[in-house]
Amino acid sequence: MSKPKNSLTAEDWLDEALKVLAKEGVKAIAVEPLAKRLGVTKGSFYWHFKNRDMLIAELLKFWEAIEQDYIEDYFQRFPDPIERLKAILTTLVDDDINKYVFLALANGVTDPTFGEAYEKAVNRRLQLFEEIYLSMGIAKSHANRQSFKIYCQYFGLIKMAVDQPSEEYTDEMYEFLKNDLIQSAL
Amino acid sequence: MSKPKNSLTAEDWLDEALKVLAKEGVKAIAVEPLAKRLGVTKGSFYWHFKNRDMLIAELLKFWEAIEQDYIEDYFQRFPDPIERLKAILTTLVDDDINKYVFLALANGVTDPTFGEAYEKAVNRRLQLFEEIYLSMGIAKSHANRQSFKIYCQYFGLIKMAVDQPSEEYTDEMYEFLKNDLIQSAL
Amino acid sequence: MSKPKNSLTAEDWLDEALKVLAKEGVKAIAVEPLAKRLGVTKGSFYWHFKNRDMLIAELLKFWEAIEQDYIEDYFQRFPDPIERLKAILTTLVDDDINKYVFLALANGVTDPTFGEAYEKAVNRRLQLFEEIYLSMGIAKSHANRQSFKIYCQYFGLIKMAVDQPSEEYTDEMYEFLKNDLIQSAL
Amino acid sequence: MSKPKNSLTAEDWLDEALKVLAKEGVKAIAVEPLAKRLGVTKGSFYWHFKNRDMLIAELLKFWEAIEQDYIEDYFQRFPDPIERLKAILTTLVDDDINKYVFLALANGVTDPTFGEAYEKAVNRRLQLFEEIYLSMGIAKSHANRQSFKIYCQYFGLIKMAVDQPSEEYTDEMYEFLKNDLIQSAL
DNA sequence: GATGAATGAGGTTTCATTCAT
DNA sequence: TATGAATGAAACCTCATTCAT
Repeated sequence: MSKPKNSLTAEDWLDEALKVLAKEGVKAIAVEPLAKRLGVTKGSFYWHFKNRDMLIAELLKFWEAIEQDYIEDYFQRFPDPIERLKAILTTLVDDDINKYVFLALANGVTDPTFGEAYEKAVNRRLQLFEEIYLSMGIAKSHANRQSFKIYCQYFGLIKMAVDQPSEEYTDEMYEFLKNDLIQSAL
Repeated sequence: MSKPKNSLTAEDWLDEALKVLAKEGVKAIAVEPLAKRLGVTKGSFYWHFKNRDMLIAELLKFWEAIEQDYIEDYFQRFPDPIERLKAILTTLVDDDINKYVFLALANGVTDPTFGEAYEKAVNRRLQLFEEIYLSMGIAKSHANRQSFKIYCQYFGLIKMAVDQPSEEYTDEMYEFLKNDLIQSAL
Repeated sequence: MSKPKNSLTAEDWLDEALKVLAKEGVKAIAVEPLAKRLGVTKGSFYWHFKNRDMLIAELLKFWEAIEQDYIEDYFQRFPDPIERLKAILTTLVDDDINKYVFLALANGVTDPTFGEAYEKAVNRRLQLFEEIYLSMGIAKSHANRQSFKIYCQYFGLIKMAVDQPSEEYTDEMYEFLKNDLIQSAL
Repeated sequence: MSKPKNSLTAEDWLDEALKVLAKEGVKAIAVEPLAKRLGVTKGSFYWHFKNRDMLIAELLKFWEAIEQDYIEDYFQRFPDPIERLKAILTTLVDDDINKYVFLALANGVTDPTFGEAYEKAVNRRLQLFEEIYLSMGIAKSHANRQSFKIYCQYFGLIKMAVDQPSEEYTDEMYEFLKNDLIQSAL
């Protein structure tokens, strides 16, 4: 019933941090700049988080929860594996937050905290693809290779989409490739 | 012809910096750590380079020259486009220095100094592939797309090779995919 | 007569602060750690005390009252000065709270807030000893010196007892010295 | 031959730190205030020491070396144990640096880094006294107790000398007690 | 060519204190 | 009585850079 007018919550910080992670990468997640963006002093950060590492830990949990949520959602909404694969690939390729955060983790892989989250995110994607192939009745070893191959294509694609968005490689190109990706997944 | 034993040259710094870039990434190219590796004080760095940016600029020129060299070499040694493609892909995927430095640039893309060099390196690879397709008589627009697709696969592959070298995705897997990559390029 | 279960009183804070002072010394009396121990937020501290200095001031008054109480008690219970001296020395050397708090003040003497309380505590002890000598009929100037000397021995002893409790200087040793101290006081 | 005019050396920092330790105690040894005292910026501290802990470590080594030096000196200059004891006690009681630094360590005993140095300093003194008694032909167990007792007196005396220098306990008093201390040591 | 020393900016963390609710 | 949130000072540390020698 009471509306805290100016006060920030831990989630406000996480939201902002996620934006920063997506836009400026791992090393940009710093207490002082974040505070500046939120219009408060750096000291107040420590009300919400024990320290920078804890912010990052919670941020990664936060993002994992988001990913897990939409994965579960897709499993419920698309019982057919092919339809599900299409939907998932579309999200992975088109959803900016997803793309940017995943690539930020990939770029920051040297940092051990992020490295672990990155590894998990990679495996989430690989398993997602593999499960679909398996549910289509494809043999384990083949499914494994096939999903790895698709993963590589997907990763190269989003990396290009994010790093060189203008250029001659227009949306048209991405459209073509995304379709090709989906096609080759069948 | 006589080399003063203890004195360092700018190239000594560049050599070391390239190693660091490959092994530890963009942010590890810092004046102090580099100086420590070379056994001198950081102050001496500034005799050779105006500042860190200039070191990086020269480092990237240095690396571009290396890349250019082996590309020209391949054009001479492999007149047949298919053979050339095979050879080039093999180098791009198997040569560690090449892989690591390129990925370091890709990871450091947020840093503007690296961004430009990264873009160039990407385009070098895209053009390399496209030229081959064109020389095989394939239509421009198709060659364009095809090379882009191959590039994406290639990038995803080396990223995985470097980030998750152990795991269940063993050398065997990479071998398979590299072959597949070459195959699909034909 | 009814005590609201969850609410804290100023005395609850003082009790806790005294424990902290004895166990961890002057600098450990910090608002946040104290609040954590009491299971409340530090903000609530300021309902009870104007600021940290006021807490400390009241804490020292609190402790002085305790000291004063047992001194008066001893005067009543031991009319004979020698018996009284023995009893007092025993308390000063054996009672942990007394020893620890007094040493905490002695260690924190640089802090002006504590400095005054420390000085008072020192003088309380010196006077205590002197009074006894005087009541034994010893001349003022001699009593003065004698009490000072005993004070020094006493102080060195409790300091060692607290700082290096294990070592080869065992309880046995302290027992010997305490007896010696009492003996030499006669 | 070259005289660095304005530049400071690591020893300059140690000298200053020792003064601060003596005058203001353990917690006053802070990088920024030290820098201010020396008229330089805090950043320059890190040229000389890896970090605050290293400064402290070197400071304690520095002081131990000083103590060791004069102890050895006294052993050479005073072959007679009684004369040596007198000389040593005089230094321990009269030399301000010695007194102040030792007490600073004693006050800062809660800090583990200082705690260790304090323990060593205590043991140095105890052994010094004991050796003298032993060399006077006194039995081990008695020498042990006697030195412990003298140590306690000594400690109490310098603590008073430093904490309450004015008061009614004048230099005269200290003189008396120092003599008494020496006397009772015989 | 290089060293020793310093600067200054930027970031992390702790803590006493304030204040609206 | 207390909480949740913020402030600001003070300390720690890193690093690119400068400069006299």
